[in-house]
Amino acid sequence: MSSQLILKVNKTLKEIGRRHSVLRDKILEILDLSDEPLTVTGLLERLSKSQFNPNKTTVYRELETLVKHNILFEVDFGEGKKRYELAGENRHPHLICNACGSIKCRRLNSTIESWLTSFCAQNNFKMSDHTLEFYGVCDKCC
Amino acid sequence: MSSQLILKVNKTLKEIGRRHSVLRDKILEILDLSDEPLTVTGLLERLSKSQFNPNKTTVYRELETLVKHNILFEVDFGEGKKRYELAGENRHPHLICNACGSIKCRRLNSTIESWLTSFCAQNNFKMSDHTLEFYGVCDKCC
DNA sequence: CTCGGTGCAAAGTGTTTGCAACTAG
DNA sequence: CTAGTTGCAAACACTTTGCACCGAG
Repeated sequence: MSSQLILKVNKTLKEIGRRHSVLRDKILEILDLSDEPLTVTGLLERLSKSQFNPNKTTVYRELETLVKHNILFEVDFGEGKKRYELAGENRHPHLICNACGSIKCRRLNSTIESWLTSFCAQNNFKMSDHTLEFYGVCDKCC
Repeated sequence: MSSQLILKVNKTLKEIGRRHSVLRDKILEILDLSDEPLTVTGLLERLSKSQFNPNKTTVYRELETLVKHNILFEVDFGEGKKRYELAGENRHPHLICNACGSIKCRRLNSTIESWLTSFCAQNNFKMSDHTLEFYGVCDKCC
């Protein structure tokens, strides 16, 4: 995350009465540098490499706050644990490799996005969120 | 599930060396009658109403077997627990209501199905499975 | 000072494992 | 008999809660 984006997030948080926290900055920075959504364990490992050793509970609470204010997305690939990634404008699909475990983020094009919207409209369903995930074998794993 | 379908599943299981089990029949029957994927807890409650009181572990193991042999699909709506439903030919999306908690199963049309396939192909990704879930407010909840 | 941030221990919830007894085929 | 089925207790993994202390603003 550019420091610019960190500033923006901190401004948002300040408006809702949150104080500045170095740990939060670091969490956001790590998630920004990561090319895939991280689990709490993965996040703790990376924090540790940066000489941050926060309590697990603290991290859970920080993530909860960030998700609640739409700064992070919580994603779930059926692994029995949650993953977290920076929230862009919209949800995006992931390509999850069953061989090497890699997770690649992809963008939805407007065609499919409008299809998803109209699909819900046809069902009289007011969609507020959706998930679309692909499981298989990535290009590198042949 | 029609008794016909139960027979078909039992035939499949017999071929791979599984014995007949009344509990398994009942699990399949309950999942067939349910209009939404069930959690282990939900399944146990319904079994109990039918005078079946199996150990939780037994149910977990039975579900594991049925999923492994593609008789059931495991679905995950990010609730922190798995749900199970009878496997049709293909995966299908669900409409999950945040207000009343209802879950409705929907079919994918061939247009979107082929889009999903070509999307993966474009990314050199050999898709073997996918999930597509919608969260929002259902028609009954306005 | 006040209230949010943090740590620690314990509890909660869903799931899996180890082991022994049971039983369908 | 043999190997799949079942039960029970315990272990596991992930997450949440309660309580006390710290510290930014």
